[in-house]
Amino acid sequence: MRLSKAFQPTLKEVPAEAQIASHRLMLRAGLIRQTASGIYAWLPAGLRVLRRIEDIVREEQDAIGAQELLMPTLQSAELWKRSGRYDAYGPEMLRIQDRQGRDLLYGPTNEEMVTDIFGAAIKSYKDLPKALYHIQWKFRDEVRPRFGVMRGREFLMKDAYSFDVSYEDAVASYRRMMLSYLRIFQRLGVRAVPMVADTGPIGGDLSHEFLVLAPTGESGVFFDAALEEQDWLSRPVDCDDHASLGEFFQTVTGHYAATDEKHDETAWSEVPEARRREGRGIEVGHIFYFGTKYTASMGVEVVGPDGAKLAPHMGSYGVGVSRLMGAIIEASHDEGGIIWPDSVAPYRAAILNLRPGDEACDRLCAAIYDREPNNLMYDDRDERAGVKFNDADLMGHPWQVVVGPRGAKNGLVELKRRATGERVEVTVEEALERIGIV
RNA sequence: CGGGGCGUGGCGCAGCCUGGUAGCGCGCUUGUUUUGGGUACAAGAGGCCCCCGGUUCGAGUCCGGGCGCCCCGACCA
Repeated sequence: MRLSKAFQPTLKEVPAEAQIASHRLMLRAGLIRQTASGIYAWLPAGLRVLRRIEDIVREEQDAIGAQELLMPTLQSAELWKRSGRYDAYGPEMLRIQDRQGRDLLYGPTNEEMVTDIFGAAIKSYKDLPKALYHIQWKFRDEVRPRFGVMRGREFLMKDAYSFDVSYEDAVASYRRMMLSYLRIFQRLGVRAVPMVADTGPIGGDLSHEFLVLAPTGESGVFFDAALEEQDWLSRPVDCDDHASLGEFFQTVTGHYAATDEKHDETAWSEVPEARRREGRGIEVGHIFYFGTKYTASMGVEVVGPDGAKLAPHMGSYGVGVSRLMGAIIEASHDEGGIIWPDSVAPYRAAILNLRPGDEACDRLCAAIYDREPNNLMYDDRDERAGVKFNDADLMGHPWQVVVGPRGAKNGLVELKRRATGERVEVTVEEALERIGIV
């Protein structure tokens, strides 16, 4: 993309309404604009990041056998009356009526709908297990939206639902999902630590929330350093083998981790002092096992091996996709702006032409840009060098290729790594190679 | 939902107390200048001062009502 043609409105001054770094930077870098309290429009660069996060989530969900579908944002109230949640959900649910006076709601989550869809199609234990997920906009009429996309009223969530014949199988599904989540967050370039969470009225001990470590997090967190040292991407786990999943689960739950709400001083004191980590975290994922709560209440059954009907055991698993963008920025920025991890950056690199019109500069820039125009942001604007440096830092491209007349006449460009500030003078070919364009 | 605050060119703000021609910085346009970290000068464009009503000769300013937004707390991907 040529910046001179892009819709990338950056702000020099800090918008008054934004309090935390990620919100300020998302507005300043031209990723989002607010349209109403807690509701945001995603501008082109912001949308690109959203898509990249989604892609990683998809790959990792598909990898454990979950299948993507897409359920609507509007749901019939009838569905929720069947589970009993229509009355229970409260004022956070946005309720509307259509022209016939039928009650509808703008979905805050999809347990009822997915259970209904599942139940209408699956009738035998032989078809289990199944895991379905979708990435869809959710609406919750929050009492107090704040911090930009971190607590919006409309937000993008990946929600998955698992169906199993037995408790044991459901536990295996839960563990697969936990592994998938740990891999997702690691690939997104953030440290997310799983912590035991309240299961609410459902009971049981199978609920974990995943918190990204960031100083502006809403919850205090305490955990064993062993949890952030794990490399989940290289850890071999056989997702079809209950024993392998159990072993994996043991390494997660065998280490202390809790939010301030669940913090236990006694257990904490048993963690070796050198491994104790305290900080703040942003909740970006939450997984639950809740048994037959919805299948039973909604009358969804399959025929078991003995011919008797049984209600499948379910779990639900959420990732806050739009919130993650805020969380990633909270965890990765500096005075100058955003520092995108390579995996989610809207563009792989920015090319800064310090002297558009200079033959050598234009030629070298084109030599790079033409290789992958869709994934590079070419700053060809007629602006001062300082403006381009500042905007590139603000937008957080992982690499900056600085092309100025000084080096260009010798065929050299300057490659800057945003995260470290490290700069090296290299040839075009070398720059391409380092950026990862072959 | 309780408490606090704000609404004035695109953005950040002053003006309101004490009513009398709507201002500043940034941004934008044109020209000159500068050319490796938000250059400088000049000339311009751009405003139902959130909305409705009231008081007044006269309201951005005072009064009443509404709407919107932000912050702090109790709740949540």
